[in-house]
Amino acid sequence: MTDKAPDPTRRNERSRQAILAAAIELIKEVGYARVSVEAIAARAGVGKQTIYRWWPSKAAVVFDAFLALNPAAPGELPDTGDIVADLRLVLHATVAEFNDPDFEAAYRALNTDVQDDPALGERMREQVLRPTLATVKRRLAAAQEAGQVRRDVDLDVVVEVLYGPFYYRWLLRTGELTTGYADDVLTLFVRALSG
Amino acid sequence: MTDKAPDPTRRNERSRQAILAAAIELIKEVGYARVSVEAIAARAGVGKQTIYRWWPSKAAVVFDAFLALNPAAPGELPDTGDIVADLRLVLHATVAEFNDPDFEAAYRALNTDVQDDPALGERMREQVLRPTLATVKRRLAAAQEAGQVRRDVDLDVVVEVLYGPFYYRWLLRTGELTTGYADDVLTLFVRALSG
Amino acid sequence: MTDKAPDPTRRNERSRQAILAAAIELIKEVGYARVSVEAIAARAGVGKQTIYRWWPSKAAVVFDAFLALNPAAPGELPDTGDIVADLRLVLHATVAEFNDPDFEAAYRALNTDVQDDPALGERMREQVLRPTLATVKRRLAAAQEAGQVRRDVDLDVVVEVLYGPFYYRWLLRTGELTTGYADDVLTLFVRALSG
Amino acid sequence: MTDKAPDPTRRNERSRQAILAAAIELIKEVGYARVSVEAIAARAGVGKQTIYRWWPSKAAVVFDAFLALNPAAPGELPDTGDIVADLRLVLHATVAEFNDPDFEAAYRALNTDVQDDPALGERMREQVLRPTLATVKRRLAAAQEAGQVRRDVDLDVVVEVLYGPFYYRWLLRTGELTTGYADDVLTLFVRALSG
DNA sequence: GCTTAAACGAGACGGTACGTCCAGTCTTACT
DNA sequence: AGTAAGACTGGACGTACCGTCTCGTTTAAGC
Repeated sequence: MTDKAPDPTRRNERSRQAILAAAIELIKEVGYARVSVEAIAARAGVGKQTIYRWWPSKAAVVFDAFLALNPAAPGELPDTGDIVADLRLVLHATVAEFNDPDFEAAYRALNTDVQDDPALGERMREQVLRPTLATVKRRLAAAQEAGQVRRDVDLDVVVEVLYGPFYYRWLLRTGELTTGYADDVLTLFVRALSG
Repeated sequence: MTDKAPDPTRRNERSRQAILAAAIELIKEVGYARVSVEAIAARAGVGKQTIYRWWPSKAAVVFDAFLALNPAAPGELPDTGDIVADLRLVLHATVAEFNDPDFEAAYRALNTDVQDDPALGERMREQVLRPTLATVKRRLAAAQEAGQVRRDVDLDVVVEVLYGPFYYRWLLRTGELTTGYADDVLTLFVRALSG
Repeated sequence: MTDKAPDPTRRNERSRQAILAAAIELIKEVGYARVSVEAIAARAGVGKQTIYRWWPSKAAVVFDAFLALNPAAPGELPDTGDIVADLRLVLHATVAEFNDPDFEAAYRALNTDVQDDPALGERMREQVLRPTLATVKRRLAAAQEAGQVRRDVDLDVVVEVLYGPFYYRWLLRTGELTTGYADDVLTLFVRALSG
Repeated sequence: MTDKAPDPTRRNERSRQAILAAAIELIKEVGYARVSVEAIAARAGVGKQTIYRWWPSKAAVVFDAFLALNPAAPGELPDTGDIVADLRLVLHATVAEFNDPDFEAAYRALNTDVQDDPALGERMREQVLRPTLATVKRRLAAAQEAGQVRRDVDLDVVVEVLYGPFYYRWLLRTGELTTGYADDVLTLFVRALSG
């Protein structure tokens, strides 16, 4: 008694794109809480069943919509030899990303859903957070080798200490997420890791 | 055509308590996303209108339920003269709080709602985040006076840098929120502020 | 564990009327097969739940709509002493009724539903067919007493033999249901019962 | 722009049989109202398109399924010279037929559809009702010639008067369709036509 | 016997309606 | 006047089928 999974080779790519685009649009227009599967289907010109056939929930659609915006796996950070300059570069890029309307709409929605959907949370950590933090961690390890970063620190904690303030400000909206804020955080961060 | 505001002096305190308690219970039992106003009313033995009369939304009920669990405004941090020891005390208390099931249920629910309700977000920042961070900030200012903390830092950013990693780990569930984690974060934090 | 039956004293009579009227209208406009509960609710300006609260199915709504058109229980046939004249009167009335657009729409719908809903069939026989045939049967019994109708016949069969041809022609649409047809049937019928 | 009619010579007879058989089976199992084209296709091991290629609707499938059960056109009634005996024979055969589960399932379904499908109604009257009644009518005409049946009657009405009570009882389920009932009806019928 | 066009099984598609749940409002009877 | 109860309109849920539309894969006619 199998689960009657649909055949992915027969999937209509045009519909898939339309659904992901419609999801992002609607989140931006009316706010995630007021987006319904019905509205996404209508906007995408698609039957509801086509959504339910391929995604288990609205949250899963949003996750894929988010991934579609971030196609590039982060790969590797640049290594100019200057750890501060290199980190500043990523952080500024992160700030820009978080201020992009499409990214913001999708990622806020994702962060909401994650609160009530453990499976989605796991996917987000595996596919979004971990890869990003891992590249930063690798760059920091290289800096450690180069003697620019002290060795008595747990780099897993260190990367959370670096990104935590960004997510804090962005999720709790305690202020604007600016490059100035990034620089302030980075200054403190670097000092904590030096000598 | 007045707004027909209800008269708070005639409010039934027993009902109010039952509603807040029912809200917390249900969030713990079925998860916030599956809690309905109808279920809260039924569990509390209360008419739905009694909820809508006193709260504008389910989110507002949860906010009050959360406040009812945290009645004490934080007041002032102890000042033993040792800034590290004093901060360790608050952070350990914070960790304990975030691991309390009632607190956790209500606060996670609140953090979810905040994503789609700007007014609630403002209330949360004003009544929950700001008071807490303000006491830490005052203690840090005292430490600055005492020469234990460098003067070239923006204390508003500093407190976000301290709390950010906690919220990051708790909201994104990247790991357990332990006193060990608190100590690790604190060690880095203190070093960033020294000298 | 009771069935959570709604309280009929709190029922909104205006909604009930609107639903029954909308049902009849829609059947006439688009044909019974194309009438949906959703359309009835929309036409009546009513939530779907209000229909499902009070009726178990579309068929039950149609049954009530039909009853609302035929409020008068048939009571008693006239007895002028002339059984043929008296029967002609009822049959002509029946022909007129079956040719009334509202009656026809509702009664055809009812006769369709009855084919797949045994409970509804029972209600229809009890509340519609039986009362009508019973009055005719009583009039025939009186005629038997008066010696106008032979005694060696089963009057239950006799009334079916009288009405059968009408339903046959009407349900199977083998021809117009006219007073002429009624008179032809009656002539044969009377001869079968005489002497 | 031709109509792209399929080529009947290439039709798969095995599929056709499987579809008609599946239709009858499903009607018997779950009731006509709950039979879907999808279910027929699945049961018959056939693609949905194969049904839609050859039949315009579920009703048309059922009609063909019904015809497949009644392959023999009625031909001619026996003429033993005794009109009553000859009619009794046909009526008893009719009663037996209406009590056959396959026939009943298919014919009830057909009678339901006929209520909302004028074209199907026409086909049913032409191919089912008319041929049957025509043979009875011819036998009655012969009896008229032989002086066994009075001449001042419209034989078209007469045959409806004979069959009406059967359909009435069967469609409205006012009682069992038995040979006893047939005999009662026949007794009345014959008397109406004599002398 | 090989080619090729059709019918075929399978099933995804855009839709409509189902019957249920809940939101937020309104009404009634009780305290 | 506030309350418990619960009916109301409305809208979204997730499911079942509709009838249409591809997809390969038989299969049978005509070369």
